[in-house]
Amino acid sequence: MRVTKQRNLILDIVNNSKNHLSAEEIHKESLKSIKNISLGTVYRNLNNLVNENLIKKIKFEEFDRYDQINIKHNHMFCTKCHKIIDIFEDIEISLNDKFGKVNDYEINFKGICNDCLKKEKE
Amino acid sequence: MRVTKQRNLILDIVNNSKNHLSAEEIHKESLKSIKNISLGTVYRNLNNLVNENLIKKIKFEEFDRYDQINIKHNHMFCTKCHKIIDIFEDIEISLNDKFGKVNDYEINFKGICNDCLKKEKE
DNA sequence: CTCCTTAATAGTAATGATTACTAATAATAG
DNA sequence: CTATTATTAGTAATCATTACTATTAAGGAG
Repeated sequence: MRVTKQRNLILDIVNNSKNHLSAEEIHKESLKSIKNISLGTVYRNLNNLVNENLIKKIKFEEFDRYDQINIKHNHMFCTKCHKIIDIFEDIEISLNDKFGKVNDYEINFKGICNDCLKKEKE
Repeated sequence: MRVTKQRNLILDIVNNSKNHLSAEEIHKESLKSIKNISLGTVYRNLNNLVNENLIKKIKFEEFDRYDQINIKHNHMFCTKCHKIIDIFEDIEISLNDKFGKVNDYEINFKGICNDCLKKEKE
């Protein structure tokens, strides 16, 4: 495995974003630094980074999004505006290893976000 | 909204399956009853049924799978054999409505299932 | 530092799950 | 039974993602 500037850039973009970027968005952002970086390179590196557990893939909508793993957190998906909201609150879950060796879990909430609730009232 | 035999059949197949079928698999199964039911019809009805909260869409892999909602349960995805396992154990989660109106949540576990663990030992 | 091996890249073509489109069909209200 | 129109079958189109290939560059050996 080689450390390339493309790989570093992509990891940097994911780690420094407050949003949950799609591959397309990450590509657009990375073009600002490397003028001819290709979309395929972005996808390949994102997959590699996910496999190395350096970032996470989020599957809510039609296309995948990517998220940093600095701080363990969960997500809420607003079914109205399709925004993904970070939930940093600690939620304990206890589960024995009855089903095999559980390595990870994620809790995906769905509902209407505060912004949309506000708009509904207006 | 009209009740068609295609719609009923598709809902039936999802509700009576122990597996988590893909649209393609549901189409294949439905062809046994309606010899010329089209894949588009299957997709359209699955989407309708999800919107009406009669079934659920599961997003783990490259393609979506569908699941019944009779009994509230969660899933574990085996990262080795890509099997989806039902977890019927009740898991309590308390969360205030700080983030908006939470309508639903799902807990997605990832790990190695018992079958794969067994194979590893051999 | 220079050369060499080969993994990674850019650019583009292909894939495949899902959606869109359209003429024909069938559900249901009157 | 008839008319209206939502739904369907069949097929074409879309689009996120992956595959392919000649070229480039990371980084180890000398």
